Amino acid sequence: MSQSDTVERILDAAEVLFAQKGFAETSLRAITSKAGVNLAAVNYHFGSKEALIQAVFERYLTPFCQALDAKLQELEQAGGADLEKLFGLASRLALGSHGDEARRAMIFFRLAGQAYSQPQDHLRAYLREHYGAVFRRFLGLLHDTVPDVPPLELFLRVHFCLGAVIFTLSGMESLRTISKKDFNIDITAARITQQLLPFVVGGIRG
Amino acid sequence: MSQSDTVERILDAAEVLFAQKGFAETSLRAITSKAGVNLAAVNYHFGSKEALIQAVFERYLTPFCQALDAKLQELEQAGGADLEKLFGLASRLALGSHGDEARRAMIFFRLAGQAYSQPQDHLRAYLREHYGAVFRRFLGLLHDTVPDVPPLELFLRVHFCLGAVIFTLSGMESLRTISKKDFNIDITAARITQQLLPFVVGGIRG
DNA sequence: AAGCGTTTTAAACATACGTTTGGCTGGCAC
DNA sequence: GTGCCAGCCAAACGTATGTTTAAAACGCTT
Repeated sequence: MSQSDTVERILDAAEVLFAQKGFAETSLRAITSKAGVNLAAVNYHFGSKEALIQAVFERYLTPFCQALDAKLQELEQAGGADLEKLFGLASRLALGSHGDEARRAMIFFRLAGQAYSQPQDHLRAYLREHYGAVFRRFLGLLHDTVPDVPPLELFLRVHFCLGAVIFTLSGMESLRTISKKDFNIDITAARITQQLLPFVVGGIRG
Repeated sequence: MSQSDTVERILDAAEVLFAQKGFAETSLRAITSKAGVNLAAVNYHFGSKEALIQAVFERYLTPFCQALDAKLQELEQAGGADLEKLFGLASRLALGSHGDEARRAMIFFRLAGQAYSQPQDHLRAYLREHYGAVFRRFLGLLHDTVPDVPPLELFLRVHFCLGAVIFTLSGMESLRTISKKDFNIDITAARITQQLLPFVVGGIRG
């Protein structure tokens, strides 16, 4: 057929390595080696390393945003939802239901963290262009739940939450290490994310 | 003389460039060129690029942490403080009083964001070792203001706040761009950080 | 089985990087 | 003035990177 699973193998390897080491620190040789494909395959199938980075995000984000958008449209037609429902939905959709999904979600949040702190301008522009609509729909529904908060302020607060979530999930490993060292408590990743939801809800309310 | 200002010039240039482009993406050639010094000066004065990264953090963090620690000790002897005072103090100390300090603080928060999302393990270990004590002192005072919150939970919430702050301040530029584009409001950086404080306080309370 | 477009491969290419080298410079002690 | 040594400099070194090339292998149609 027209395409083997080479493309998927590359994306799988790149996703993990980018999350572990960052974009610049991950070489195409490391990716292709882990994927078990030839070095030239990346440039053949994707065109460039930059395009590969975008492809990694696209493969993860497109299904997620489609699912989220569908759910949000349902809520819109149902006449809205409350704060907990809204963030609970986003959280469930982002973190998944079973362990495998959660692990992949964590990988992706590490990626998101890198995308934000590193100056991947092309990526930021790409994300904004492709997934801005879903974000605005979410913001609209959110506004109905706290109508007393001005839109711009609400936008900022959502951004604050995003920061807390991305920062937390992308640094999960060291958080657990510190918890064990300083508090002698073997906390699970699930428990940490669980603590995140009320924090976020409270923060939005202000 | 025993030392010209070469060291400071390198640190100044490195600080800005690392914040703009990230550690891996910033070459020593770019740094020395911007600083107007010879390429070999970095390895001569600092030993390696890694050591330069640490030095950049140290120059900023050591005075800040000393000042913070002193203020915290004062508060301890005064019998504690409330939540707003505590975070207000940290905020004032971190963001400075006048515009120049605020600008430099923003640069540093971008650095902090990079340090967290990129796998600079040596840096994380270094920061933890050198500045962990101040952080624990802050956590102790904080605990007295919300004694009903268990220590580990409090630690997590502080970490959430840290995420919101770093994420926000390191992405300040794009935040202002979005604000102008989507809301047609020309928001200042000061106003954004101002919104941050109540969010943080509310989040800690839960 | 022959032909053809697609995919894979090994090898090379050009470039950029961090680091090291060996010599030059200038000011201070004697 | 002489010797000295920290600081500076241009140049080179070895290596790793993203990308390109040209040929080989493959799979499908005819």
